[in-house]
Amino acid sequence: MRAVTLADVAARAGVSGKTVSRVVNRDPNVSQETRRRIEAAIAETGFRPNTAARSLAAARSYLIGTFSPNTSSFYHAELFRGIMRGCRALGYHLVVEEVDVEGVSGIDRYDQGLRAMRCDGIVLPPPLSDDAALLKALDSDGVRYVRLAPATDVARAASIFADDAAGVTALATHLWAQGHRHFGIVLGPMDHASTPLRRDAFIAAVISLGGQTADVQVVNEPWQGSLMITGRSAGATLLDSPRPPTAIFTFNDELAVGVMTYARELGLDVPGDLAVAGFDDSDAAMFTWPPLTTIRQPIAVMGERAVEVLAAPAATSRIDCSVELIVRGSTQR
Amino acid sequence: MRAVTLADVAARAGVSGKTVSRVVNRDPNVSQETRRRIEAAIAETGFRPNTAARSLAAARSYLIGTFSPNTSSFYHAELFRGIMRGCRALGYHLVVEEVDVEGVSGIDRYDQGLRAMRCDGIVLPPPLSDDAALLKALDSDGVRYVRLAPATDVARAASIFADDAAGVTALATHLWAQGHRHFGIVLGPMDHASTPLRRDAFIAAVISLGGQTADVQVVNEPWQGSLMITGRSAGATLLDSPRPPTAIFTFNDELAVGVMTYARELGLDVPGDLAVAGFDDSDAAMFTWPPLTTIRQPIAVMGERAVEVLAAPAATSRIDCSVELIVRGSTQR
DNA sequence: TTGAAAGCGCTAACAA
DNA sequence: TTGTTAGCGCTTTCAA
Repeated sequence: MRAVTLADVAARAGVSGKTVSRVVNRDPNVSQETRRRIEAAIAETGFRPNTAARSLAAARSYLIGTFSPNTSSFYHAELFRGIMRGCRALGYHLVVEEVDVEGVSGIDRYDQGLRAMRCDGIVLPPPLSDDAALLKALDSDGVRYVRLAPATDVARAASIFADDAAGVTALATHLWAQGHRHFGIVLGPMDHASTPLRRDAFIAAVISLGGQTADVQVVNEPWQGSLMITGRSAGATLLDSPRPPTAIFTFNDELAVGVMTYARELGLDVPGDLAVAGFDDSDAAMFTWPPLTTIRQPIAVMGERAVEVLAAPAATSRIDCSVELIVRGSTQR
Repeated sequence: MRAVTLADVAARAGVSGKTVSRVVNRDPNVSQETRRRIEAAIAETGFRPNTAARSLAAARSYLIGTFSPNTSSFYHAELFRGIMRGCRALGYHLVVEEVDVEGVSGIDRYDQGLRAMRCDGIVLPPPLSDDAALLKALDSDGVRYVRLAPATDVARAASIFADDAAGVTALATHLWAQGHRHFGIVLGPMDHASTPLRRDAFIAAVISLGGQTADVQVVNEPWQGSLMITGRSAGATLLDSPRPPTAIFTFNDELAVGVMTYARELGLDVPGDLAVAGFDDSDAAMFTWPPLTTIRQPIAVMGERAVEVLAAPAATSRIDCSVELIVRGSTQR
């Protein structure tokens, strides 16, 4: 059986194809009566517009593209959910391309994958939001894109930020109030803009509280295959050092879980001997023991906003979202 | 600047458009020399075939569709990765639609979302692989699909299975050998085919080892918002019961993490007082304390196979994958 | 408010 | 091995 086309509907409703097209595309210039007849014909025939034909004629794909890392992370999963919601709300479909976390090949994956789909917009999660080669390719293709938490050349295109510094400052203040004077920081990927940003905000806060740069030990642990494993290894680096910190702040919750695992292996009591805090408020944070102090950012909402920015005809340049310190047992003694 | 079209390439290479099309589509019936000239012209012009035009003319979308649950789960995340890999390897692009775990609305989301994209194939993860309304819609649209771990009407279309029963039997045997005689099972979603399958396999194994049905307490905990929270609650149901089990087997690792959390709250020693085992071998399994005994299934590989099945011209009816029992500290005393 | 005509850029089917 | 001719099903543009 042949698929129902727009022409079939037109014939049935006794109007031109163009008028049917107007109804389908919500063009206001159609009379009540005509619209009613056409809608009836659409319902009776079960007509579904052919997306490929629409794309070809209108030169738009109705597609939003994004990249997904090849490794589990609450942040990316949650962001992805927000993007899906945004697409659904705005009538787009979402195409995804996998990228490797190490040796990220954003540009290759775009070139050989997403590019062919001619997406109407692309959402760039970190660290891809700072991938110069990729940005250049997108610009040269004239593709619209939104960047999440970029660090470089921030005015280049629309971006979405969380106020990391505010959250980190609140955390440092809380830890200081708990009596901690010697801190450890477990960094995230260095190509992720939030990594130096959170580090610097933490150190600045410690200094403004009366401490010194030397009171903060920073660890940049190489990737070990999973966030928790990497975190465990970073915990070892800090806790086996000559002068171990009494409070450790990690780039995300998964790393914190790893740190807590190592602390347990050493027989340390959290929070008695060691305070641990993460970032993101993933559901894992509620299931460490004790529950993890963390900084919550509205990740899914940021994903939705990203799609809204792409859908909006006028270019929005920058959206800022606020974060919140969630204090739990892992830092409260 | 106008985009480069196939006709431009044809003009430049001094051949017909159809011949360029042949080169692009890897048709073998093109002479070495002609192919070389055309490839050169493609490279020089930077020609990119227009996917919408190809789709329209060839009546295929080059798209694989799938559904993603609105909740974190290692299984789904890993499966998704496998599907992405499969798509990339076979020249497809992946379109995703979000579905709610509770009040699953697979058919609505298909009808209002994916359907319009006319995917060349659809991968149905559980529990959607048993969604009768969705299957019917797909059949009536004539869309090819693969089902993962379906339970009902298994011969209806291509399916991919893991040998759950073998893994569960190995686990029951291991627990029995450790001296356990009284077991708890935390079920997964009841619309997920593997749920009754694993339960029944476990009970059958216990009976064949010399136990009885009454030795296995089964808990079907309602969804509490996250797998770990649900698991904690299920753990409470089992461990606060009049005759608590000494070994608990959960539908997946996240639920096991929840059970272990509750056991810790009770002051129980794992594995001394209580053995806990999960399913999937997620990376969380390595980061519970003690590390979690679990059953590994090749999830990502199953996702890749799913795409291969869709891409294959001849219909494959059934693929079986084997599972493996991974014994760790949570069940070894 | 509605319609007619001309493509959008590619591929299928056929012919040479 | 290569070329020609029709479309694929929709939207755009322009006219009525």
